[in-house]
Amino acid sequence: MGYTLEEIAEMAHVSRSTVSRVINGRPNVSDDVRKRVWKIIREVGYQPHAAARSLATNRSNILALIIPEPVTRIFTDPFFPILIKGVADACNEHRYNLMLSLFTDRNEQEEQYLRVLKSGTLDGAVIASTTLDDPLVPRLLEDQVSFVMVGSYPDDRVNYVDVDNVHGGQMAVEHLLRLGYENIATITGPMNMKASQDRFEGYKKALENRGLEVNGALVVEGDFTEQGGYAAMKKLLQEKPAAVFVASDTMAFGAARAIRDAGLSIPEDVALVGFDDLPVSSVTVPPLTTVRQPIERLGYMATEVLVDIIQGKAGEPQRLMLPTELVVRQSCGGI
Amino acid sequence: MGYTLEEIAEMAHVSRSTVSRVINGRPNVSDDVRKRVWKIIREVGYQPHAAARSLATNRSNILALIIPEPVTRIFTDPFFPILIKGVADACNEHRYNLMLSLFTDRNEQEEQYLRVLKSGTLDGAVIASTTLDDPLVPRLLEDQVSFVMVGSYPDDRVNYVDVDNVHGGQMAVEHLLRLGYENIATITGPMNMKASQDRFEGYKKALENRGLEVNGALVVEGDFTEQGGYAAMKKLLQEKPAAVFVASDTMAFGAARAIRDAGLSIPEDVALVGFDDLPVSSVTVPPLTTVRQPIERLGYMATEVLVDIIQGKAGEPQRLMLPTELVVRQSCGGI
DNA sequence: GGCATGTGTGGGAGCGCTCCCACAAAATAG
DNA sequence: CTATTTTGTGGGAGCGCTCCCACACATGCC
Repeated sequence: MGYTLEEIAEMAHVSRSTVSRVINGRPNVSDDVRKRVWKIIREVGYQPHAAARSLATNRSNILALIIPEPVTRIFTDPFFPILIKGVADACNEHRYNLMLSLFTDRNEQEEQYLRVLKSGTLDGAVIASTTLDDPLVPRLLEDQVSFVMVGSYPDDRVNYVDVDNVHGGQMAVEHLLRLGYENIATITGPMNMKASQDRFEGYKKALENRGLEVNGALVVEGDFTEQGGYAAMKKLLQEKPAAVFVASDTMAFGAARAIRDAGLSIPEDVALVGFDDLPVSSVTVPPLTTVRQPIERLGYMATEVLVDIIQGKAGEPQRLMLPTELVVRQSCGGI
Repeated sequence: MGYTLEEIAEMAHVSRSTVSRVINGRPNVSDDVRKRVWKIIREVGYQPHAAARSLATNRSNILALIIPEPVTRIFTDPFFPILIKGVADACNEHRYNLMLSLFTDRNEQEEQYLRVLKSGTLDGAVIASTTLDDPLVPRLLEDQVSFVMVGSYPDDRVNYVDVDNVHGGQMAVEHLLRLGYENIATITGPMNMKASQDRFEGYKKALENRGLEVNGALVVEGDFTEQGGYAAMKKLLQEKPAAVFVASDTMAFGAARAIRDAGLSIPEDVALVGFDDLPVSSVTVPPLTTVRQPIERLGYMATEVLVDIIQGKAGEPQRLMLPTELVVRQSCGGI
C-alpha cells in the first residue's frame, strides 16, 4: 500500500533521513527542504507504514479499551457507548488509534490476553470497570502494562479515574430523607464491584447520619440489568418500602416496571432514585430522579491520564475523582 | 517486551526458521522438534511481535469498525453496542483485533482517515450504516480498502450485509391495516440513509397493495433519536393518525412520550409500531410492537464476510440479506 | 547403482521505518 | 585566519519477523 519513505526521498531529491526528520518534526532541516518535502507528502498522500514505525520505535500509537468478561453481560447498558465516546474522542485528539477488546468468552481469554496485551500491539489500556475478583488487573500489573481503570480499585499501584460514588449515593438517600421518607430501601449493584460497594456505602452513611439503622431486609443485590432491577424490586415490595435508591438507572427502569406491575404508582406509593442519569432517564414516566455521573468525561479523562503516563508526563499512581450531582425529577415525589 | 523468535530458537536448540514454522503451523518440522518448541513457547509465554510480523507479511490482523461522522450523533442508540458485540465476537473467533473508529470531528477527519486507513494498520473494515452522501465510501473504493457495510449501498462494487428493511416496513404496516386502522402515519429515519428509504418503501408498498394512497401529511422525517421521534409525533398529532409506523424503536419511545404528553393513550388513541426490537422494547409501557432485526448477527455476519474476503475465500461483491420479523406486543392494539 | 523426489533444517535478505554516527559546509570564537 | 562549534544532510545498522533458497539426508523408482 502506497509509498515508502525512500520513494518520497527520491522524489524530493533528499535522503530517507531527511524525510523522516520532516515527518517527525525534528530540527536540523532547512526551511525550503522542509517545505518541498511536505508538498510532496501531501501531493501523493503519503502515510508512514505503522508497523515499520512501530517496529523501529517500539511504540504502536494504539490504546485499548478493555471490557472484562464479567462486565460484558451488561455491555448493552447505554453506559458503555457513552464511555466509548469519551475514550474515542480523547484518542482522536492525541492521535492514538483505539482498539476495543471485549473479553467475552472465558475459554478464549488466555489466547485473547496474549494476542492483545503481549504482542506489543498496545501502548496502554483503559480498563472499563471490573469486578474485584477479576484476575485481569493483577496480571496487567505483573506484566507491567500501562493502564488506567475506570472506577477505583483497591491497590496502590493502580491508576484510576472514578466518580464519587459514596457521595452520590449519600446525596440520593439524603434527598429521600429530606422529603420525609422513612423506610428507604436500596437495590445495589453486584457487590463484587467497587462502584456497587461505594454507592451502598453512601446509602448507609446517609441513614447513619440520621441515626437510622440499616435494615437488611431493605437491601437487595441487583446486577445492573433491567431484569435484575425488576426481580430485586419484586422482592423488595414485600417489605413495602416508601422509597428506593437504585444503584443504576437501568435497574431503576426494571424496578419501576415491577412497581407498576404490582398496581402501584411512582412516586405516590414508592419513590425512586436512580444512578447514572442516562439520556433516557429524563424522558421516562415519571422522569427519573437520579445521580448524574459524567460518563463521557470519565472515559475521556481516563484516556488523558493514560496518555500522560505513557508519554512520561505523569508519575504513577494517578487518581482522579470526578464529582456526582443529584438531578431531581418527578420519580421521588415532593416537587 | 518479552522474547524474540531468535531467543526461543536458541532455547530449543533449533533455528529461527524452525520456530517460525512451528508457530505458523507449517509442515516440514519433525514431531519431536515441534513439541519441544511448543513447550518452550508456552513456558515462557512467548508471543510474536505484532509489528514485526505485520511488517514482514504486510498483514496486521486488525479489522476496524468504522462509524462515520454523520452517524455518530446517534451512537448512543442501543443499536450500536449490540452491533459492536457482534463484530467483536466474530473478530475474536477469527483471532483478529478490533479497532474502533468513530469519525466524529469533521476537522480531524482527513488526518484520521490517513492515520487509520492509509498506514497499513488495517486488513479491512466494517462500515456501520452511513448516509448516502457520505464521501467515505467512494474514497474507500478508490483506495481499494477491503470493506463490508452494515446496510446496503447503491454501488455494484460494495459488499454489504443488510436486513430486509422493505419487507420489515411492509409487514409492520400490513399488520396495522389488518387490525383495521385507516389513516396510518409514519415517522421515517433521515432520508439520506438507505435504511430509512427502504423502510418507507415498505410503508408505501403495504398501502399501495391495499389500493390506498400515501398521504404526504402523514409522513414526517425523523432522525433516529428519541427527541426526533417526539418532535415528529407532535407534528403528526395534528393530523390525528390512528396508527403510526415509526422507523426505529428509539424514535418510537419519543413518539410515545409525545402521545402521552397530549393526553392520549397507546394503543387506544394512537397505535404504534417500531423497528429494531431493542431489548428495552419488550418492557416499555405498553410493550412495543416492532420489527425485529438481528442486530448482533448483522455485525457478526458483516465481519465474517469481511474475513472471507480478506482471506480470499470469497469473491466480491458479497451481499447478504438477513430476515426481519414482526414482534406483536400491546402498542398496536388488537390483542 | 544412479537419479529424481521428498523431508527436515538453517541462514540470508528484506519488509519500512528510526536512530546513530559520519561528514561537509557554514557560522562563530579566539 | 585557524580552531571550534553548529547546522544540514546522508547512509548504515537494526527493530523481529517471514519467505526463499541452500543443503544434508532419507526415500522412492527403474
